[in-house]
Amino acid sequence: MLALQVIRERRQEVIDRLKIKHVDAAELLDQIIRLDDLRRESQQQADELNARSKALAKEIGALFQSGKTEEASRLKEQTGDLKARSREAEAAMEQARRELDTLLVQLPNLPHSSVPPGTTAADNKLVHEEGLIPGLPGTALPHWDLVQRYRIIDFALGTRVTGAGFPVYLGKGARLQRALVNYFLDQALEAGYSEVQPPYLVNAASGFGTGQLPDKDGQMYHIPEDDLYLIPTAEVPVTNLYRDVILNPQDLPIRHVAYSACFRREAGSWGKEVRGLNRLHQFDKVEIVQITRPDHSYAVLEEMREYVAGLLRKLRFPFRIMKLCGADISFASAMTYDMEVYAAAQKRWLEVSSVSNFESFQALRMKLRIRDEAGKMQPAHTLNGSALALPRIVAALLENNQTPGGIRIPEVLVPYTGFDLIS
RNA sequence: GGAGAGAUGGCCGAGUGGUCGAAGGCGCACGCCUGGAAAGUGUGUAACCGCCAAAAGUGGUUCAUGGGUUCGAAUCCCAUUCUCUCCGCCA
Repeated sequence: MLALQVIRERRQEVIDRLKIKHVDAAELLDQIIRLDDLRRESQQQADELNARSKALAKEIGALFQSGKTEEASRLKEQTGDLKARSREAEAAMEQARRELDTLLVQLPNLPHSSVPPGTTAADNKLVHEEGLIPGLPGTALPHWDLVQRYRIIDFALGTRVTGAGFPVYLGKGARLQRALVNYFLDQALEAGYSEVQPPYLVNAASGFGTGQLPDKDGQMYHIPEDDLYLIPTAEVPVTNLYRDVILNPQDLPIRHVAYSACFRREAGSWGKEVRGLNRLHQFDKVEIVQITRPDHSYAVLEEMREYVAGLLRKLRFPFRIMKLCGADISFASAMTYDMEVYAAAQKRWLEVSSVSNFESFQALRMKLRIRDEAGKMQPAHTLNGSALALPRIVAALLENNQTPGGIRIPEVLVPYTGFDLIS
């Protein structure tokens, strides 16, 4: 959510910045400002009427207590009209506020001034690339064939039990999952993140706080009976740990890491590019979340990006970092880096992490504030990143490390898997 | 799932119709005291929304949430949510 003050005082700048995200906000902003004017006007009326009612009630009370009942009764007659008018003003104020809120939450976050313009993902800017792309023989197999050959992941079984997009991990495939999760958690712990195990179902207020609701509700699984949502990422429950919280400067930065299963409906995004592990309805992910002072968030974004790059380096992946352009950046984000690894058999770059700074966008939605040294309130900044999402890491790991004798496990993982070869 | 009790400020806790945004305590901040500290002592200590260029000031809202009764509600009534206790069920 954008601050009303920003909308009112820097209307043209907001319009210009949102154009980078291909959103024409001019009309919406005008409606918002008009509703805010209306809200203020109604509030002034209501405040004044309430002040009079309160004064009158006090007077009547005093009269009753001194026994002047008939005088009190006379004053009482005035209250009815006052009350009716105050109710009217309050109702008008409430309605304006509600309408204002529904419009406010439709506005995306402003992209950072360094976000490149662009119309498709092809306009994302390459900011870093490292590692050697392995040359595989012509007999190299994509991961969906490898997992069958070594019987480590079974998509058909998942289809029987649940449906498409819910694979079953078997034997060394299951152990590899567990090893990756533990490795990622341990790495984050070492880097100073504190571990959290969040709920996998969240209420609507949480979905709203991080920006999934109201507009992206079709992407989350919803349980109508209890009005709960399956989390699409641990970002949602972990960031919402701090909903309605006022932090002191010495609490910051807050750094959390959480493993969770993630659930995504992925409505309307199936095609041949999403075979095998490339896109799933349920997958595992380790997520890092930070809450910072506003003036630190971009330094922290770089730090998080470097942390994720370090993981990819240790796992010996060829990878690249893309700075997302206006067309590809998400609704809530001000700046996002995507981390992609090269899957040598598919000959494709696969996104395995997305690291974002939301600035105050989520904090304003969830009333996450900092009371600074001078006692002033300001919204915190929130950031998060995948560190890492498993399925595409597994896909690239299997493809890149295949040999005639089996799939070699990266050295750093061997203490976690307990084996160094899948054969 | 059944029965009962409860929800008050950062925390504990008083408050059953009026002058209560709320006693008292703890915590915290600042001052005094001290060589320094502790103890003692004094003062202060919520958020949100208006008005005002802003500060000061000032009006309003908020005692779980939403409604209701009343001139007036933390206090009475109803609904919802959550917590606790007992019973049932259960990994």
